[in-house]
Amino acid sequence: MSGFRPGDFFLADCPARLAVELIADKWTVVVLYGLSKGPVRHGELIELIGGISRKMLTQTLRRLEAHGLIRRHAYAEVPPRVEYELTPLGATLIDPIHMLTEWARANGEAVLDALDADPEPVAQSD
Amino acid sequence: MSGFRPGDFFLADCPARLAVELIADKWTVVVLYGLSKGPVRHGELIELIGGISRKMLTQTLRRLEAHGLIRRHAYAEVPPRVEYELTPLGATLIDPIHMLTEWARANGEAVLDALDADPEPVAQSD
DNA sequence: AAGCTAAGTTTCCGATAGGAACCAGCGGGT
DNA sequence: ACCCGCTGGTTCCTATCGGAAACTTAGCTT
Repeated sequence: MSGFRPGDFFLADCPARLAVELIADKWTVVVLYGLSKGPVRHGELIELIGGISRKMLTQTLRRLEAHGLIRRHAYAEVPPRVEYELTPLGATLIDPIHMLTEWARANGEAVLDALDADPEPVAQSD
Repeated sequence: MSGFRPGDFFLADCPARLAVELIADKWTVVVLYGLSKGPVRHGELIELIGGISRKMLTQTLRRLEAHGLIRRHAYAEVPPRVEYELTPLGATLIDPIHMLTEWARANGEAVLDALDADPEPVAQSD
C-alpha cells in the first residue's frame, strides 16, 4: 500500500487505537495536565482549566478513573472535598503530553498563520 | 493553587490549548499517522485506517490542510486521483504522535485491565 | 449505451457534547 | 427556626457530531 504492512500497529484494529481514542477528546489531555503536579480538587480544576463545565469535568474524571489513570479521594467533610490525583499509570502519560505541549508551544503560531493564510470557508473558528 | 501559577502555559487561554484542541479529535492523529510514511491516496487511507467514513476523512483532511499540516495533490485524471502528504510543519507532529503510540503499546493493556476491573456503569465501550 | 471507477458531496438520522440550571447535605449567621 | 451558601454532582435540553448510503462527474471498457 504505501509503506504500511497489515501487521502495523496503530491503524485499524489495535490496542494503540483504543488508547489514542481514549485521550483524543477535548478535555482529557488538559485534565491530565492539570493533575500533573499533584492532587487537585474538583473546583480547583474548574478555574485552573478555564472553560470546562462541571459536567464535562466530572465526566472526564470518571472516565479517567475507570481507565485507571487517576484516583478519586472523597473526604467526608462539609462542605465536600474531593481530590483527584494521577495513578502511577496515569503519570506515565505525562511525558507524551509534555511532548505535545512542547510541539504546540513551538508550532502553534505557524498553525494559526496557515489558518488565516487560507481563508477558505471551513466554517470553524478553532 | 496547586503547583501552577497564572503564567503556566497550556491551561486556560494559551496557544498550546488551541493546538491540542486541533489534534484532539477522533481521527486527526490517526490520519496524520497514516500519512507519516509518504503520500497516500484518499481511498488508501480509507482502508488503511479502517472504520473512518469518507465524509469524516475528507473533513479531517480539509481541516489539516487548512491548518497547514498536510498538502493536497489532485491529478486531473479520470477516475480522479488525489494524494495527500505531510507538509514540513505536519511532519514535526510525527514525533509526538510516535510517543503516544509507544505509550499506547506499552500501557494499552493496563488500561484495558483497569477498565474491566471496574465494571462501573460508565456506559461506554471505547 | 450501460456500467465501472475514485473522490467528494449531500441527505437523513441517531448518538454525543456541553451549557444552564437544579439538587443534596450541613454549618453558620440572624 | 430559617435561610444562605459552599461544593461536588446530576438533570434537562438543544446544537453539533458523525456514520450509512445515495448521488455526482467524466472518461474508459465491454
